[in-house]
Amino acid sequence: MSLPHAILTALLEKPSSGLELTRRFDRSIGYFWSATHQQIYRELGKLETDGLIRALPAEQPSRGQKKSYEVLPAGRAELARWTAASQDPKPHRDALLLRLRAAAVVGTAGLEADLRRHLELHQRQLAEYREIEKRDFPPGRDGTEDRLRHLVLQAGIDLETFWTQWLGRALADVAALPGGEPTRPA
Amino acid sequence: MSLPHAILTALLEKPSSGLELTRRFDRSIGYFWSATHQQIYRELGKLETDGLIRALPAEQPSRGQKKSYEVLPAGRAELARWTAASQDPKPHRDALLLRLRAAAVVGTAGLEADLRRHLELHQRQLAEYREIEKRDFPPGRDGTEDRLRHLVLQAGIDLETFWTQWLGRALADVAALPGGEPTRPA
DNA sequence: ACACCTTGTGCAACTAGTTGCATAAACCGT
DNA sequence: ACGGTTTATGCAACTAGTTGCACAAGGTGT
Repeated sequence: MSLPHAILTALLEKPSSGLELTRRFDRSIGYFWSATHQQIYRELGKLETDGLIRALPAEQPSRGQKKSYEVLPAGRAELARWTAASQDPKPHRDALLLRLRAAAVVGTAGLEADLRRHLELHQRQLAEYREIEKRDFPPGRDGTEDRLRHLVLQAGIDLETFWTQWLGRALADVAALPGGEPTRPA
Repeated sequence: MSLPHAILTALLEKPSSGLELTRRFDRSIGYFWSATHQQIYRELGKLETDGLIRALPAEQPSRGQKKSYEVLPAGRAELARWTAASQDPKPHRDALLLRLRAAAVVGTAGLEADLRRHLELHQRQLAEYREIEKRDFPPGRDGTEDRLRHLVLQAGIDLETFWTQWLGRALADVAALPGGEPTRPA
């Protein structure tokens, strides 16, 4: 139940239309809580009927027109409640680690190329995060909002750093293995 | 679509009943692909009708009786195919990072305790991984199966190490902040 | 003026995962 | 022999997320 709260956060940062939200999810919030535009529109509808947000008055609220939303006091209260509430971490699921474990029984054939591809993806993501850091968090400023947001970005940077290092190691190991044959043939 | 493959991997490592699988998911595969017993039973049924696994013959296949499964050649082939196939990484979702970002707009009140709790959880998990490493991967042996499985465990260790460090830093930062008040009051 | 592309909003159907409960046998104390 | 706990299997309903498509308005080229 976090998507509504992701949207509330984004809207508090800046009132937006569905499409603007979608764009912002793609390059910011979506890094740790992704959502498609369909999800976002659906959720905006729910949040509006629940009285947590409202559409900003627009001239022609017809189809094909931008419709911006802002957070109402009830929405802010709900977000504060949710932020403070204790929550258990959800179990992670990582298909790549699973595949490596599978490869231990059925062989590593064909795996290497995809490991390399993942390595590149993570390298690219890491570079992007570093760009954002340089742009949005120059050495000087450290307001309390900035400090928290920087902390979040730092998590992203550290995670991508981990992945690139781990994938590098995994690739070296896989390359050093006998080959694609199962280690325990049927 | 990874649960069936997680199960196939587990069954190839060792044929098991539904409950045994559930237990093994809880302390091994589940670290990176968790599943409840309901999911597992449902999936075992599907895999059986699809001809990828079969129930090992048992005396009394009635309710309340253990029913073990083993992987058929078709199942092994499917797992090998899946392992080798290129897959895009699924977007992660991390509620804790989202909450931190929310806290930047609605304040950090109440957050600290839960950060501390998460830190402890990750420390405990890290300790458990280190135990497993000591037990299952002593310095000597390094068969190719072992090497791959060790790599997976290493990812777990490194990830938990990251989280404990990051949470430590986050706690320090949050504690140093003015208080629980919103940084940008309504 | 018409065809085409982009922007913006949205519904419907599907898939994967979660939660809550039901059932039955076996084992265990009294 | 009875009642409670553990082991073992499973169904049904729900929630969250994904995929595929539809539709309208506005701009752009011809």
